[in-house]
Amino acid sequence: MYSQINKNISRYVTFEPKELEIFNSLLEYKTVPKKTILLHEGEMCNFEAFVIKGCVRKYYIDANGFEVILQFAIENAWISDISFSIYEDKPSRVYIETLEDCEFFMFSPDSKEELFVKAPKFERAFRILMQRNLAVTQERLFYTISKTATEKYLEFLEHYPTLSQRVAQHYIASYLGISAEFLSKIRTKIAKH
Amino acid sequence: MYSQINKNISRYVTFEPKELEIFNSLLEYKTVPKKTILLHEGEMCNFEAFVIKGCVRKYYIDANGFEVILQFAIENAWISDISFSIYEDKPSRVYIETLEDCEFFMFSPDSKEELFVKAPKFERAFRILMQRNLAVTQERLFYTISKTATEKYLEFLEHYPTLSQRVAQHYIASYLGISAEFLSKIRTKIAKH
DNA sequence: TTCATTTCTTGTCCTAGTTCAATGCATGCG
DNA sequence: CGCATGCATTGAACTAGGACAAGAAATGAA
Repeated sequence: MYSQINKNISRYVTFEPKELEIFNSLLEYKTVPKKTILLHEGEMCNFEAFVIKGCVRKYYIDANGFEVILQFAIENAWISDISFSIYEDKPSRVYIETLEDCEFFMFSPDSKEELFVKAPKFERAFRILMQRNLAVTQERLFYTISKTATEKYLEFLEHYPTLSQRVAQHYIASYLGISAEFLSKIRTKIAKH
Repeated sequence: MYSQINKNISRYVTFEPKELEIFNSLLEYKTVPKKTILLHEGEMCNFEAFVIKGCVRKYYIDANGFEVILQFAIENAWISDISFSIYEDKPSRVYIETLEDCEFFMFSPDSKEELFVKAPKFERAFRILMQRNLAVTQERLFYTISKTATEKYLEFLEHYPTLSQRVAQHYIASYLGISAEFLSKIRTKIAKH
């Protein structure tokens, strides 16, 4: 049950079995049905969720009421609005919603503090996780600015090969920053080579 | 001399004078003339630089040879390509260049390791710095996707009030992801109310 | 001070992507 | 099973912003 998450957290730092045990004891297993909103705008985000199974999206709602998807998380990914709310006591501006029935390990800020006290090496692992997250976001910003819609879509397919089968097209359009109609046009053009 | 950087690093974690002394002893002071490239694409980024004075830009070059500015750093900001190169041994895809004569404190990966051993509380401070960085990048991604060029420019002016006086317009255009010509048109339109 | 180089502005034409609307297609639910 | 709601597709008209070109203004080096 814990093998997935232990593998994930050990990717850049090696832990003793004992340390992993402490880590695992601080996680809360949770199943959530699809279309459940885990975090509303204006709430404090008091969790980091590791996706064991399922698919989640994180999104903003812009001034005109349009959703902009910032992140999809599938198996073995973390999702949270860690960036602001946990450490700054600012309410979140994002929503987090399950798109499929999900299984999570939920990790609370308190548990995280406890973990860092009991096994300080985890501080490092979580810092590196954060760095990778930053790198990915930065890369996405670059793509958003400098690539055409078609290029972005092809890149998306390559990067998330399973996701285009699992989530609705208009979510992918929202992630790419284009209209659902235009994505549809791109797809028909690609299909005809 | 160290007051600026100590204030910066103490923003979310409180340190003993002794700890700050260790930190300061590991920094290297450096002055760099304007238009100097600190990091070329393909190199390893082996520093994190704290800007004491001056202005720096970090940018990608896209497939068509266009520069896309990811970040400006002015006084009291950190700049690095920390996200990839330091921890993954991957060469950097970005350039970092001074736009004005600059004073820095340079912080190397080795010094950072040494610091974390001698004063582990810094691990936490640097993790939080990273989180803020992620939050800012995420916010920018949202703006890039969901706002018009005019809105982005006005937001930029509000957020970096001094920067529009200090750097060339076409750099700002590149940061906003629009052409320099179009920014000029936006500016004349704004000027006429 | 002068000349050269870079930066900014303005105009014209062009295109990638949007908006709106209509239609057919799934799929989930009573 | 039938119906309703959401989803994808397509087309037509529109627009934000880009590309190119040429001139004006600013900066800087000698």
